[in-house]
Amino acid sequence: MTPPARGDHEARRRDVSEAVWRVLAARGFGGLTLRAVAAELGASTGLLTHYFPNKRALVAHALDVLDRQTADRPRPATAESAGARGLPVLRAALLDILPLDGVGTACNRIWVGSWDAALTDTELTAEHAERYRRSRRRMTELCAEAQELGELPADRPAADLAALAQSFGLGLVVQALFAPAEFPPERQRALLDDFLAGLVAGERPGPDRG
Amino acid sequence: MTPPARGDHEARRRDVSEAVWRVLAARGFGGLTLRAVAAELGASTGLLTHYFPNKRALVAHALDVLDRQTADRPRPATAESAGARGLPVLRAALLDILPLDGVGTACNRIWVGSWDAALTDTELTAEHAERYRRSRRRMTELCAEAQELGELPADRPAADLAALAQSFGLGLVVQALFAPAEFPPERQRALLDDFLAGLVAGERPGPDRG
DNA sequence: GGGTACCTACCAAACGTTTGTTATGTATGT
DNA sequence: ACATACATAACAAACGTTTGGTAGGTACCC
Repeated sequence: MTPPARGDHEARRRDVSEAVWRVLAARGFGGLTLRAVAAELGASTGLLTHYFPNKRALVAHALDVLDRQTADRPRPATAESAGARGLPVLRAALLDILPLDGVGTACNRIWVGSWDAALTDTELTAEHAERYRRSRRRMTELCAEAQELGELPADRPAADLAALAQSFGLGLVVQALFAPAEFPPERQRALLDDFLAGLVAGERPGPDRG
Repeated sequence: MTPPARGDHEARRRDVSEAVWRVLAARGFGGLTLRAVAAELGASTGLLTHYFPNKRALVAHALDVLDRQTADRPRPATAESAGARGLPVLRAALLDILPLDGVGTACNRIWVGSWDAALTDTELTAEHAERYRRSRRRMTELCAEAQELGELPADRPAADLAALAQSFGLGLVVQALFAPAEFPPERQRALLDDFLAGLVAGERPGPDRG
């Protein structure tokens, strides 16, 4: 029982957050209790309150770390397209979102599960909105790049193309979580390519009056 | 305080469900308690237990009624396209999903909020999966119809087009809920039309290696 | 070097509240 | 009289949080 070397306060907080993720992935936000987290960690609830002032802070930190880690982790699809520009990078970014393996499924399950609380709690709403706004901004850059390269039609704002892409990605995540058998990884990839083909080909028709 | 005429047992259960919806829309599933529902109804928890054996049944019934009502209600966009076939009907079906007004926003907030519990609870998972499967099947019919009419390319299975459409719809709902200012009704409609333009134009390129 | 003081890191237990559920009582229509 | 339709009140369980205490490390003084 070596006490985890003095001074690694932040590391211990990450340990706690990982326990939170495990509980979250297994039982959802409705089943997230301090006792469950403590048990998952093999510790007491006193430990949790030692590192976090209250439950809200505990959850907020866990989500924050998960978000940051998801953004920073070596993403296979993105890595594969390293150095590339435009459309392939957009494709890679979307691929890295989808629940194509166990880890991706668990993460997405947590995020989808967080939406209930996030739509209720004002602070969480702001944090989530900011997260998706940031993601959309990044995709907007990629779309603009693809437009410059002539890979995407330039008759629509890049921001709209990004909103289309993120909508598609989020929605596919939800459907895949609920019906994994109908949305195996190959099909998710195929659907993504179908969607991108539409983006590429989709010239907007002129305005027509009913 | 006239007691609500004898014999309308089912009507009273719907009253209860409406109170559940109101609490759900305001406080989410995390804030759904029997006491909150009773207060919203101006009654006691005893009333709730008189009509429902337990909380699970209460929630399940509320979601069930909401689902059925959503499917049966006079949907403005669908009504407008009455008698039409193919693409316009698909467009109408998607329009009727989006949070374009207060009611649509409240309903969608409830559904999105239900996903946490639905991904945890086995029975709820099955019910939700079935709901989205049914919706996809309906959209598949519409896509097939549009294909026959030559409005959509026939080189992809209608089921895939339907999965694309539903993904886009669900994802746009989520984004609009979190950032209503960035996704006002006009933009949601515009994005939907952009998406549909892509579906129409998107011919699949031949398979390519490496 | 030994004593004292003080810190961090935790555990175990308890606190008061809120939860879903159950039991009991009461009015009312038939 | 009898079932229905509730209110009221109590229930045990579970919740987030607080408290009191211990073990061990560090720092300083003598």
